[in-house]
Amino acid sequence: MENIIFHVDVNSAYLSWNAIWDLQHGKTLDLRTVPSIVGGDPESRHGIVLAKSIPSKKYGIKTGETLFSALMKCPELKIVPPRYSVYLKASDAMVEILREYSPLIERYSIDECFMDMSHLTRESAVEAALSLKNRIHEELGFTVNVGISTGKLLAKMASDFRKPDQVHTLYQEEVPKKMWPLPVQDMFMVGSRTTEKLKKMNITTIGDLAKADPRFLHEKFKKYGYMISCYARGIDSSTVKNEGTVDMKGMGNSTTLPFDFTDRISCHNVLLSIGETLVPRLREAGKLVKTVSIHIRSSDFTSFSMQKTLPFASDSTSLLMAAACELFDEIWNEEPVRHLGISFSQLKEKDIQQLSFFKDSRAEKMNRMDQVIDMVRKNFGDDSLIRATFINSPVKAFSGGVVEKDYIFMNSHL
DNA sequence: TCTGGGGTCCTAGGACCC
DNA sequence: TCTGGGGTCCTAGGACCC
Repeated sequence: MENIIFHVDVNSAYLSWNAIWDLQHGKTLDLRTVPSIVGGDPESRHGIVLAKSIPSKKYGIKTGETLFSALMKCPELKIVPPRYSVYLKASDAMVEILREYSPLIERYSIDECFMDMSHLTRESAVEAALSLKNRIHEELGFTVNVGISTGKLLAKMASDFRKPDQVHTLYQEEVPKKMWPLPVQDMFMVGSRTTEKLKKMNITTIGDLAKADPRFLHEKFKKYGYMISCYARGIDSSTVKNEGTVDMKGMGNSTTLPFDFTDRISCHNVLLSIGETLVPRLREAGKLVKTVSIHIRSSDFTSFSMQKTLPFASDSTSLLMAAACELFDEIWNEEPVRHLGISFSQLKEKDIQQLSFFKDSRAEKMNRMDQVIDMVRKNFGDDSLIRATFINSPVKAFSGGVVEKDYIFMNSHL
């Protein structure tokens, strides 16, 4: 029996979810029917297009471009801010429906899932896909594309065909006809850099890539070259991984500053504010960190990073933030700073830590303090307890991560 | 291309060990 | 002081994804 895999992809996810939320809260305009985008706040230099409606595609608006540029293309463009907590709820509601069709579901991102549907035949698979697509539309109000194949890669490529609200198949024997004529940049894992390099080798379609000598591609792109060669021929052996079986390799937060910072202390404060959202996330996940790294982007857009491996794994806010600030002092070249980030890697499980760590009474006290702070903030809100350094400071006490508190009210079925 | 934020994996070079 | 090879870990940067 062959495997049957679905890839479910929400059409213009952020935009559709914003549109539904608006409709449920008394607005009469459906954002999906007009040129509209979900975008950041240009005032704080977060102004790029995160998602676009189908009508806005006609103006050539692309995800990732600046709001300024998008407005040049379409002056009447409607711009709405992201509502991350709404997206999380919408995503959960969709997965609940998907679970009625299969116990084996992999959430690939907030708006994409793989489903193992191997209990079905090819014919009944299409029926099931139509059924779940229509149920999501009727019960939740947004549309999805469903891609069907015998593996994840081809299912994902299939869901990317004509949109919205479609079911497509892409079985191995359909690859030459349905996938090979597409431009090579439509291939999963072929981004802009690789597209440019491939163009110089006269490879412009996925078919060209499939027909190129895998040894040649390996020579040029190493392991990655061999991988995209396989992908172009429809070869991929990955399996659907159930939730909870994938462990987190690292976590990080970063933020673009509202203006370029030129002094050390303000940068340290930004790092602290990032830590105030990042380290509690780490503790929530029950992990300890071995390696701390920081990332700096200068006003001229060049970036630097530096990492350091601690002598022991930790989840203490003050200890990890001290490490981040030290790294900053070591790497910063006095250039104006546009963007700052911290990330943690080499995560360890908390329950297998060295018990001797707690024999250090200072460490134990700091650990207890972190726990109390987490608890107070959880019960009384993040702003109930902030670092003294942020009082009367232009730097926000918390940076990065998903800001949920503005959107705690969600009624109806989403 | 005046370009957000959260992730993953790969590579190449160096340190250090046997 | 120079010469090897293999293994592991660390580090900085770069590619890709959503």
